[in-house]
Amino acid sequence: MQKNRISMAVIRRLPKYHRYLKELLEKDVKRISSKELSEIIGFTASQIRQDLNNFGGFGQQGYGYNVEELFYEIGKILGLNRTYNTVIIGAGNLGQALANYVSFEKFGFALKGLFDINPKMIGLKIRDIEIYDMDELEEFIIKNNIEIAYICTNRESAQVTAERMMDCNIKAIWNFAPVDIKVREGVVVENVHLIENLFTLSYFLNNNEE
Amino acid sequence: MQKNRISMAVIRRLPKYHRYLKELLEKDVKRISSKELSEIIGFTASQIRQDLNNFGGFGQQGYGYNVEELFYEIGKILGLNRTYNTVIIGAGNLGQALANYVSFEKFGFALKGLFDINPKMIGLKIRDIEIYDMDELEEFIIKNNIEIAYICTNRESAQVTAERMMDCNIKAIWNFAPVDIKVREGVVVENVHLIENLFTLSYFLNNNEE
DNA sequence: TAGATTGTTAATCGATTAACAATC
DNA sequence: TAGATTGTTAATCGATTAACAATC
Repeated sequence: MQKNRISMAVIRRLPKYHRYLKELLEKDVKRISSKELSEIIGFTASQIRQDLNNFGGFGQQGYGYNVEELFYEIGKILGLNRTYNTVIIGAGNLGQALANYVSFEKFGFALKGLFDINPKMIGLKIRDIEIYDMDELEEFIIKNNIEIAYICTNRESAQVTAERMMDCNIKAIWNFAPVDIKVREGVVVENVHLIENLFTLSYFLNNNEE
Repeated sequence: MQKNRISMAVIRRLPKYHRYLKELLEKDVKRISSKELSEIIGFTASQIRQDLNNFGGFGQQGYGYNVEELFYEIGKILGLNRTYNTVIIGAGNLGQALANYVSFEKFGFALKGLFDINPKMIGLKIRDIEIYDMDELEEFIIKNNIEIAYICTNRESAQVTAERMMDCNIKAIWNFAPVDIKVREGVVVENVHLIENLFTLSYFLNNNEE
């Protein structure tokens, strides 16, 4: 699909382009130059042009970029032109919070079920989405064609649950447990460690010499 | 305090060292070489030694690093040797989830209050911590010596709330609203955009060649 | 056409890795 | 002492920035 291998740094900037372009679109901005975009997004104009040209020439000399087209193209690169079936493992506070994130749904990530081991939670619903017993996990994943799982369990259960889901050919794991999930070839993972962010903030709070 | 300027890349790896060292400590491991640590953490031994030497020579030739000492030193660098008073703005799903993260408390981030505009929520408590009216924000921050605020509002309210708190000399903002908060000189910010993570995951789910 | 701005190559900068002398 | 492993310098690699010809 794309020429060479795109660097991680570029990929991680794409969602930010996507978000800012969406805002521009909402403000009815029709076109934008790399220089203008640079001023609102905070990357250099040169970097913006380099980033975009990894995926093709979306701009036009003398004109700039069409906001709507660029927004659409970046969405497509990110895989937002289709839908994904997802589940949440662990219906505690964080699991429930994620289940209520309607913006995930809007972008095509359709939550099909939550899973928990706590008998008191099983059968309850969040936004019409049921909480199931962990015993039903494998069957549910296969039956509902689940591609992505958000892991919101404790540290101990995270890897074993991931293994169970990989046995059912889950394709992606979004992990919030405080451990780095190891995945098999062909499976992708994003480990989100909120506390690492908080610690970084704490570092800069204490080392804020300019 | 430290010699030169430490790069962002190094700072962002520190919390990961901290986490893995804590695990080693719990397993009663007394010492570790950069090579051994490399194998469990996934950075090169060379990088580990380079990273650590930004802050001082914590190791010993022929021996390696003392796990307990290194854990303590990295904690100190991250500012975990003292406590911080914090508040949460927005007591919705995410705000409540963060309020229930006991691990933040354990590392010294003491939640003093939540704030919301919804009259139905005001006065309620989460883990003994009260939800206050946004009208009381300024007074509370000053009176309780709040240094860090977690912003869990919607996109529209995030920046204005940040301004109000910066007027009260808040020092750090941990923002979860889908916008990049702009801060004044002397104030630090971490913008956490969960959806950017999900989009990155989606990208790799679709571009997982080889 | 003239002006603007891209796409792309080249230059620079910074971060990672390799190598090895110092030393426990 | 001999072996192991750090701290640190030098080499390499990769990412960002600058420059400019191409072209709308």
